[in-house]
Amino acid sequence: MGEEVKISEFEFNSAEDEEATEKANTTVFDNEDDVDQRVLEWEIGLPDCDDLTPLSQSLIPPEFASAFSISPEPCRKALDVNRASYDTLSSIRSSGAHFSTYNDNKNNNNNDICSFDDPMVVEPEGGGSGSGSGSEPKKLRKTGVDIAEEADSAVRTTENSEDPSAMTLKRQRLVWTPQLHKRFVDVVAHLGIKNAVPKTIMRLMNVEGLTRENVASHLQKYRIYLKRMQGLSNQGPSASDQMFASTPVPRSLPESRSGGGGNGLAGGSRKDDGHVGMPIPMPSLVPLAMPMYGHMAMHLGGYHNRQNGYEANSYGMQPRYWPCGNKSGSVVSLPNHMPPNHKLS
DNA sequence: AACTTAATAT
DNA sequence: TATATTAAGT
Repeated sequence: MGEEVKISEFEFNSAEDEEATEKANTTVFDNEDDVDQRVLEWEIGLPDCDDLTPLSQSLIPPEFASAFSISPEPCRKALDVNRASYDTLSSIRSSGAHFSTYNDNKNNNNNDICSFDDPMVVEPEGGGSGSGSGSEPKKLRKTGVDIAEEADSAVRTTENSEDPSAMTLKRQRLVWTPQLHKRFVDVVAHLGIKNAVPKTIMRLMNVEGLTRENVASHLQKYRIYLKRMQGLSNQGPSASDQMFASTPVPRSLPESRSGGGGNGLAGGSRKDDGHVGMPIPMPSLVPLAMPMYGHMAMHLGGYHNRQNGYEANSYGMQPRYWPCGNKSGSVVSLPNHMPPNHKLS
């Protein structure tokens, strides 16, 4: 159906060919409109109703069902799906079990585009901070607009006064899974460190529900890590930063970022999003062809990779980095289905 | 308004 | 401990 939409347009070329890489870098992220345009094209390429198995249709052929003594599935409707998601959520919560859907088919390095899934979120612990069902307290004095808009636009997309799953995931603590972190690093690398600012990173990561604050916080830590690594140029990363250590580190650091506030890059030049001043030369930075994420939204329920209509979603890989091992607070995979960024502002 | 950093809170 | 939030500066 959408096969006319050429994926190659979105792709970054292999770092072997630096010219091509540079060209790609300059062409792919000309400006925000360009990104939006590509998202639009991506959306056009989404399967339409004809491509999707209707909820009313059983996934298991009747012969199979009877051969394996599988009781016939009841007819599902959208509401059932939502409720199932909600139930899953609840049971995970009450059991306190960790639940993760990693999909890292052992090729951790080959940055294949299929290996993303599931930004996870942790329920805030303790009853303290205005949790419960109606938690909307502090917000007021904040810049409010940004955060609320970003987070909410993702949620509200499917929320129509019902959809319990959307209600359940208010503001929860984001878990930076290796996959999510990798996407982060990829984006930072491609932006070049100069341009890698929270908002831009957030947009290019294209992860629904991810806020600028999420990114800023992570970026802050990431920079500290990079700085440390630069200082100790020779030795490997310490055991404490497994997460960061698991990803290639861009060589160049922001020039003379010697403390103090931001460099002058802040407000003024937000147009030149993706323009990387220098081509990214190091294969280690972006080892292979790196399709950027414009055509693939990651959202809180897993992300859809639309080549072949195959949705990558495998379960069972352990979180090996940043094991988020604390018992307090369950890790959940958010169940609601959201259309990929409809509105990239 | 967005960014950075440090400090602090959860 | 990892992440969020706040504060104060650019």
